[in-house]
Amino acid sequence: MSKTPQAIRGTQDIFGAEAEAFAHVVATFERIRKLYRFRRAEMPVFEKTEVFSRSLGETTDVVSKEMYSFEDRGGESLTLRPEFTAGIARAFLTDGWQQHVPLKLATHGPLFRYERPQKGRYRQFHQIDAEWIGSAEPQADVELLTMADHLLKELGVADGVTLQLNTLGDGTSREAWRVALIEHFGAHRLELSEDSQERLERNPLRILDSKDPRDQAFVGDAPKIDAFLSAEAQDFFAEVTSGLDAAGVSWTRNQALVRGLDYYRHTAFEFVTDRLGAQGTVLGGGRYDGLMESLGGAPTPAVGWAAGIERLAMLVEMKAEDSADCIVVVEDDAMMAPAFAALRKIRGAGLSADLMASGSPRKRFDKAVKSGAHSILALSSRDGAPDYRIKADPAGTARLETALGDLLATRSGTGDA
RNA sequence: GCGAUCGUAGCUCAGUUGGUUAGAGCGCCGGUUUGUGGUACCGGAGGUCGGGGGUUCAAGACCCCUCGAUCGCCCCA
Repeated sequence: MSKTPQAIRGTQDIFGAEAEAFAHVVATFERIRKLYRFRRAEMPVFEKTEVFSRSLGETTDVVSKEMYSFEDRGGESLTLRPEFTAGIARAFLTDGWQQHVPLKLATHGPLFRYERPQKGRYRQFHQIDAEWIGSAEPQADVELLTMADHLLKELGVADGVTLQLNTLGDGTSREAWRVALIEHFGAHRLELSEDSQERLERNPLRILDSKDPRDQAFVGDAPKIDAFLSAEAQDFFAEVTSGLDAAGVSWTRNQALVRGLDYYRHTAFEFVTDRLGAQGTVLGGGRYDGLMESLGGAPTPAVGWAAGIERLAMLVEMKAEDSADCIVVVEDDAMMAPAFAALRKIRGAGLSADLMASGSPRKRFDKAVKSGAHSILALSSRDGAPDYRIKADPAGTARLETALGDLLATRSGTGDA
């Protein structure tokens, strides 16, 4: 006997009530996405590595140390998708989806990131995703955020979740702000945390949401993006916020909210909860007007968001799996054939049904009762003649008898559920 | 990549300062009781104590390494 191989670190096998919660999140997303007229898309789970390295930015953590990359047999570097947006952008460019612009897309599936697993964070994880490509208007941002808000409310997880909103301005606003931040924090370089001294080089915006008290001393009087916004960028953000107010979506401004990936411009947002430990972000996204160009396409404005299915599933009220509408108990193995016939009829009538026909015949009925089945059909023999009994409430008994028709004629008793 | 805690039957766990054949509950299998039924009782299967090395007369307990889990940091959904 050889040893059983272990599952890969950071992967999960989802089962039972957890799997039901997972499926519930996906089903709810599918329903809402149709309400908002987003079209389904499916992309490959792996792409040429450059799809991600060019669009996310070489210096981002995702690209520099978290990608699952490998060479295929032809020696080409491929990568398991760490996010959806880059792959969607590639498909948009290579498949001629420009003709559908403005294009509203929805997808969901597995993503891969080589990270240390912890609560609500896995190496293979799953997201739902919505993108609106080819619309430069703030109405796209408003609609997308309204849909996200709607989804969270439908899932019943909106309590304790707040929408934090910020703008990063257009390209020139963002760059001017970035320079000012480097200047501001650079003046205190040695007083910053080691992490932030590093951030100063790689991603100075990130210092703003540092948790280190040494950094927070300088965050308060750091330059604000508002001071660098062009008139157009200010107008854009104002239209987004007034649109949200009109749609009844509540939000709070968070000037320290930035995005980790290079392609974001203008609107940035996160729906945040305090119920998931260190993994507070439940849904996040923003506008990425610069992305298509980085992949060699024509400038194409776009907005999108993604949400972790595992994180949402953890917030959803755990629902137990449904118990069977009916369990058919075979108390005498001679009754196996009629049991199969009865099951087919019961299921044909739209009732979920299970068969209980193994183990000690005397204990089968008890096991059916214990399972919480709504009704039980017991098949046995009495003095050599077939016999059946139903245990259910009157309505359940009637439903069962209708389903069975004249299949079973001889019965000796009923009982209340 | 860094830190902390943890890893004993299918599941939840107990196992005293290292000391005989490693336990319980639940679940599973079989039987008895009950007999129209979610009861009670009896019995059974199932563990290389995550893996490897070391200390010791003796290790599930102590030390080292390794794998994994959990919770943080970094980063992110």
